[in-house]
Amino acid sequence: MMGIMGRWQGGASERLRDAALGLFLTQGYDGTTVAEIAAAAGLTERTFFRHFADKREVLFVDQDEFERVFLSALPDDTGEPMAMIVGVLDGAATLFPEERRPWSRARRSVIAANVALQERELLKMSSLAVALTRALTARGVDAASAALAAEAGVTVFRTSFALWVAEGERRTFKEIQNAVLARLQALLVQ
Amino acid sequence: MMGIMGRWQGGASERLRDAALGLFLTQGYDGTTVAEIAAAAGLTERTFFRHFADKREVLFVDQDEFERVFLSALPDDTGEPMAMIVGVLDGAATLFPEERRPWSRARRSVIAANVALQERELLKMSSLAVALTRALTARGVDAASAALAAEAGVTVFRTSFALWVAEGERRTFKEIQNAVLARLQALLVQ
DNA sequence: GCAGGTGATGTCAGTGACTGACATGACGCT
DNA sequence: AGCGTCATGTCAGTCACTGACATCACCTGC
Repeated sequence: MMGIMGRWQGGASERLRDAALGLFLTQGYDGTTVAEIAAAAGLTERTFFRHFADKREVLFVDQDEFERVFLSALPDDTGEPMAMIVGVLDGAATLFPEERRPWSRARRSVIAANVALQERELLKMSSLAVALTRALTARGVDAASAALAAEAGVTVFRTSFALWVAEGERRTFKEIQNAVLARLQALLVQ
Repeated sequence: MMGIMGRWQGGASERLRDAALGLFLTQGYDGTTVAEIAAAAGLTERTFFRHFADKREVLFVDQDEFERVFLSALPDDTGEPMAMIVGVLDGAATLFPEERRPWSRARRSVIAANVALQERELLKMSSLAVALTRALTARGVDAASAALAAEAGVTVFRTSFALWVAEGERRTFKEIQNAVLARLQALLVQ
């Protein structure tokens, strides 16, 4: 078999990720030590840190996947910056089907309860904006417009996501995102 | 004398803040321990943590002051959300006179060299957006519009600040900010 | 002045995140 | 069977951060 697996069972990263989320949900983030997570996954603390740069990162591995999908949704043809961002947002909407909503809500509850985790989430959003900015400038958009368009796009995405995971919300991610974008445009025109 | 002073010399917070910035500039953030900072200020590590919640916070005490000024610049009369945000931005511009630019650049260089510090800066910006959102909703703006207007305002501010501290930049903060706001509006209208 | 209160600081012991160095054991290849 | 590779285990160490308690300057009431 492939050498990517763990010493005995394989899938060490996934086991650590699942164990961490479970413990965070029951004991809270601060009430859980890395040693506990590792033990729950049948591994040692040192191995945890070989898979994740730090304790927080175990909740954000998917986020890096998002960034790739976001960028791949960026159309190759150069057009108006904001039109390209809208294309990216449409692509991003496919990342959040209805089935994912419960899991996103659980994750959200853990992050909402801890400032350090919110900090990390902001960093991921920021790095997404930076990547988008780079991609836009690579397509000929001037630096200032690229940065603003990227920031606006991330703002729309983040706001939409917050609404999507809110209790009682029933609209699809795409519907929410379209409404949020329209509202932002209306606000700025006035 | 007032009991706010340190055991012997007084001004413990300021001494710690200055010692920290100096050491960070010469040795880098990671290369400086809290014990070193405290010793340079003639204090102990424990006292450092009585003045600052954590090592990073020593670079962000002013940021909390910003938040107060931002909010105080918010006009009392209710109007269009974005018009109120523009009022806040005009008030914020007074916080960055020309004399402050060199100091801001030094600080910026420390933060730019360390991801953990960028994370904290993002958190401060986010908490500013949250505070603005609350202030807008308290003035009758609906939640979604308030959040978007606040986010847009913070984006304009942050982008403007980045340009203002860039090497070679000569325009005033206010000039830059007006240009950035106009460009964001133009981008979204298209 | 003198005793007591207050607030900032010092001291000390401890926890937990994170790291470097080295050992070990499973697996694939030859 | 022998060998190299790679994930993991082990161990020692640093450093951020915290709780508990002692100390010392200063202020207040008497």
